[in-house]
Amino acid sequence: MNSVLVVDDDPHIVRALAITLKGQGYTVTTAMDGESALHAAAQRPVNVVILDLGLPDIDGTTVITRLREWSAVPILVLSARHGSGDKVEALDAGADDYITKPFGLDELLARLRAILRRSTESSDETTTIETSSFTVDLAKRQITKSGQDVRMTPTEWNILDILVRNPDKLITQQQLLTEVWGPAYAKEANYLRVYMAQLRRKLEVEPGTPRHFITEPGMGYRFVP
Amino acid sequence: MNSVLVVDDDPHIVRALAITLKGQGYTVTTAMDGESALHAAAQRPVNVVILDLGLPDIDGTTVITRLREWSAVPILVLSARHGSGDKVEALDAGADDYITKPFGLDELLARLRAILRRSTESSDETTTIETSSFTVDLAKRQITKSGQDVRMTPTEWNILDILVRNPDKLITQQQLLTEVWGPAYAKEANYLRVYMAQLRRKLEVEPGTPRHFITEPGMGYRFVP
DNA sequence: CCAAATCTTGACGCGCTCTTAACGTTCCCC
DNA sequence: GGGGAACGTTAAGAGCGCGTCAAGATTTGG
Repeated sequence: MNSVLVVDDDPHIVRALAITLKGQGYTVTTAMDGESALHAAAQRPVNVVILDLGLPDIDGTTVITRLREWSAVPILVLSARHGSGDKVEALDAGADDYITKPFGLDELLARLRAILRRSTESSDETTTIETSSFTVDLAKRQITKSGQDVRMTPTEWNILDILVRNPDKLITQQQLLTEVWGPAYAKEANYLRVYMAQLRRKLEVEPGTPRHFITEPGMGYRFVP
Repeated sequence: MNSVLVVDDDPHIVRALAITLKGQGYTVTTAMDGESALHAAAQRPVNVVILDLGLPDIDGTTVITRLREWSAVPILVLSARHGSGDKVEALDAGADDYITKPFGLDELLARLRAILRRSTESSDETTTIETSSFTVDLAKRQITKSGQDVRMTPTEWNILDILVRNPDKLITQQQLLTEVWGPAYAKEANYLRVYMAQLRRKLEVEPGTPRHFITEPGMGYRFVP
């Protein structure tokens, strides 16, 4: 199920979009201004953001820029302005598409499908990752270790999810912290140490000498199947 | 360098687009109808296709569908028709964006940049550098030497990163020092000597007579693959 | 409203990395 | 051939980052 964050200061538009999108099977969260939009995006990751440029608090382009500092989520911009300058500015700031009001709902939905199609095809569809000591089913959110199911807390799962989706790749501490706790926690490396210890205790055969969750001192962590 | 395939039956538009795109640094190939467009796309892979819907031989949506049977290349559609039905049809067939004529050139270029940004960030952009004795994977932050992984400290990695991203190019000591340690350390050439020795000990076959990390006396260092 | 689970926060010891200095070597210029 | 500058090498102390544990705060679930 795809999740959408709708950002607009006009309650009517928000409501209309939310109803339409839910009717299409999307999960919808909403925000009325830039600050709460950024907060919402950090709080719960979404598959796509629909963003109105004319927000009461922050300039729309600034919202895009600040979102792009830590997230690669696709952004579809709505705007009442037809000027090409605004379009260029928003697109170059990191937006993926731009529709001018008034727009047709069917066009919006089609562009949404186009964006989501591309963003989901690039992410791997392999849902199960196996190692010598445990198995992770990303779709079912299920972990098995020597026949036994292993329970994970939400935070534990978030970390595991990121690491396992990027096998052999070094994930920096900043990446993990911003993706799991939000950009404000980018320096709280303590949290990582605590939770990496938890993950190892639950998944590694020998938590003291980890074989799958490798620490790269000073840099971050790496998952090796 | 990014390559673009421009497909339109109007010679003026093709010519104008080709000139503009080449001016922006793109490599441009052109086609005047659907069949030759499909042929050209198969002949030489491109990074993005700009496709006019009103072609003389095949319907534009059909071109998209047939292209999508084997290629995931991003498609930007141009069309004179403003009807939302056409847009939905083209986007659902597999197009990534849709602009109606007449369009602003700066908007077209901005949308092109947006499409390319997304497509290049998902596909790994030649992130591996190979030499006769070791391999560096910049995305994974992984170094392999004769089958064995080589660990690097943060400082070591920073230096290696800069050198490897600029093959054959001379990097001055000041550049390295300011980028790794900060501008205040621009005169601490000692640090460089210590860390270059570390890099060579870890990566060179014969650290005494380096073949990849060359010292340019009085100037700086050079990485030669 | 209570209990359990989960998250946050702080403290401590250990190992590794960075820094720094001293010494040996090479190369170039006089 | 001699002197000096730049570079390479090595080693040791200081400091930081990591793993670990535990207790308080917060949220969740019944």
